[in-house]
Amino acid sequence: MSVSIADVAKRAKVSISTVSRVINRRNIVNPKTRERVDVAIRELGYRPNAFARGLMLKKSDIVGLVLPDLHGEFYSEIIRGASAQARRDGYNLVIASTQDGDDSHTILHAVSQRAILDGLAVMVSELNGRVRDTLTKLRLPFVVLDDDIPGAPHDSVLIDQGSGARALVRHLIETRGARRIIFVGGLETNVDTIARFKAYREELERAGITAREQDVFYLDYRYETAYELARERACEWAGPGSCVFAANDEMAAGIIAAAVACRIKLPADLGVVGFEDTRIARMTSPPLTTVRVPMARMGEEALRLLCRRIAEPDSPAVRVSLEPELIVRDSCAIRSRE
Amino acid sequence: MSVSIADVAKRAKVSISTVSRVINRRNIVNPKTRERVDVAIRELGYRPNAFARGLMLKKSDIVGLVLPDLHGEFYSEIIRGASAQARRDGYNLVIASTQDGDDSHTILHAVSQRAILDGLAVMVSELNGRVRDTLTKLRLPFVVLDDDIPGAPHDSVLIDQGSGARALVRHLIETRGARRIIFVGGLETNVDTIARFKAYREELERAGITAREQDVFYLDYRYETAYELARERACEWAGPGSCVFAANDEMAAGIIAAAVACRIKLPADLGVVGFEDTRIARMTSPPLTTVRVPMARMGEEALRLLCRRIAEPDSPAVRVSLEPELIVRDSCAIRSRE
DNA sequence: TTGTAGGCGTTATCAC
DNA sequence: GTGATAACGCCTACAA
Repeated sequence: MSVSIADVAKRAKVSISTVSRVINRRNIVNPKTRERVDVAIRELGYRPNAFARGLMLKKSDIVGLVLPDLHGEFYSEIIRGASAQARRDGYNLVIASTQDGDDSHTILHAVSQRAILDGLAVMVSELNGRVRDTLTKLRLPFVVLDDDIPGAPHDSVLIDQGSGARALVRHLIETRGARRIIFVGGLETNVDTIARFKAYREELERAGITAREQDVFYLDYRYETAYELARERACEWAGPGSCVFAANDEMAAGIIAAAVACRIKLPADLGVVGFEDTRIARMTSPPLTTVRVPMARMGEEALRLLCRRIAEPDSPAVRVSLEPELIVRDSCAIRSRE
Repeated sequence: MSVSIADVAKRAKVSISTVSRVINRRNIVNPKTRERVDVAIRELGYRPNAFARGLMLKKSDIVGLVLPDLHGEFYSEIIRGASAQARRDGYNLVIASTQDGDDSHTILHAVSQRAILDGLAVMVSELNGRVRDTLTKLRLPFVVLDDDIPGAPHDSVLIDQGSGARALVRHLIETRGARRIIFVGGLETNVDTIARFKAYREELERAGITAREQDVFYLDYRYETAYELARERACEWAGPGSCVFAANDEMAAGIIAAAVACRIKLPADLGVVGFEDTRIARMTSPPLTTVRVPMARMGEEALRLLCRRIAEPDSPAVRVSLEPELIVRDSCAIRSRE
């Protein structure tokens, strides 16, 4: 039914091996016969069977990207970066994510059983020993995203959360002259929130500001909950030296909206900063000062690393750390008193 | 190096075919030998070679999803829906998108050459004859997203833009009592914009309202440009019977922000509605009345159709049309005068 | 119920 | 420069 290399060979009146040669190393075959073969290929609409090919070459040119979730701009951008880099390296990209309660193992198995992967880029919410175990058992080149295990024997790419958060808090204190900074994080167990909070606390100490416990809140990264919180507290927060450090842009947007609803003047009476620099950071009024997290870059670097490891399996493990960038807009303008 | 079926056979002291049987049709083999084989498989950590398997079965359990772009919530949600459904059907999902100037053909070829796909779900910006041509030449089961060609010989899933837009405009006119509706679209050539504009115009006529040419604008779906436009025009637009119909939420958000900046009272003096019901629709003040476009559903349905077609290649072509849903929030509240 | 043998479509290793 | 032929790892008649 499907046209095979033998059909081409017959039509071009050459042997199978010659056809194979013009496909893989066309320069070592006589131009005239090569031409004949090319014609035959075109006429028959021949396309090499990838299975047979893979069987010989032990290579599928497919790599996988496993994510803990597919909701929101964060993952979407990682996919975008990864997809672009995969294509540049000549690979196709399989996307998978844990969903509806199944855990990382399930998805790792599902993906690697069914698919024919040359490698795997993995980001999981909890990269515990067990996950890393199944990962190595797969005997597949792999790289880990956004999980910092110093000295780990595998490639990893991560974002220096601390550096970004520190720059942000320093900006608040030094440029804005903030003396009181309210921290609104995501879940208390979230790794990003933890990293950002740590930096927040350190910078506060460095500046000799005492961090008050009642100024720290843990929510869920969502606009609505942040809005509600701020609706209740904003009046108490407001003051010339006050700022809110929200652990992501969406919550920052909620806080801004609530503050406006409370007739608080932004940024004069309350500064607000976010984190991530997602699309909405440009859509708040005033536009949001935030930290740009290179999400697409992360996907890109992960794939670059992965493809390199596939090519050179024994090269030493690499750890790429991406620097976030402070983006100053208007939600936390210049210090209110000189 | 890698453990093959022969190794398992040797270890279990059975023939290769027996091992193959316990893998594929375990019930037809004696429980005792089956047990022996199972043990051997586990001890050796054997996993069938997917290439060899595919070579026989002519099946990879991988399907592809080709998108015109990977930016933004729209595509991200499609991927999410598609990914979930693929997994439910036992398939892995390869994602690819056109990028940096290359066209649909390039990506279609790249994907189908390298990968080993059982089928393809395709969404392209311009599904002209040429694309459909290469698509059929691939001799792959495929389904088309968001491109309405009545009577086309392939499966397709699309969103009934017109129905959503009509419901929205009718809401504006009947509930709000709008007498003047400003239309702010994306690019004039964009299919979605065209469909939404058509519905807009029809409903206006039906209500006996004359559509004024100077009330129709074509932008680019972005917040910033919509903001600028509204910054200039909002004062002129404002009025008790006035509404703005933005062709997506992001532009609607821009218009709201600009109107607020112009000290126009929303929704009293100007109603604003969007389209898509993305995340930002809940983040504007006031929250946006809009039309929910079932993006994830689209990805999901596309994959459902695709997998069905792979299973039954000769079933008649199906055309699934998804209904958007009017979401009433506050950006265009009840009619201002009774 | 189990084993033997042929074939799936390639690429690689030889000879010629 | 070209042509046989043996892998690659698996599935499936067919025979036992």
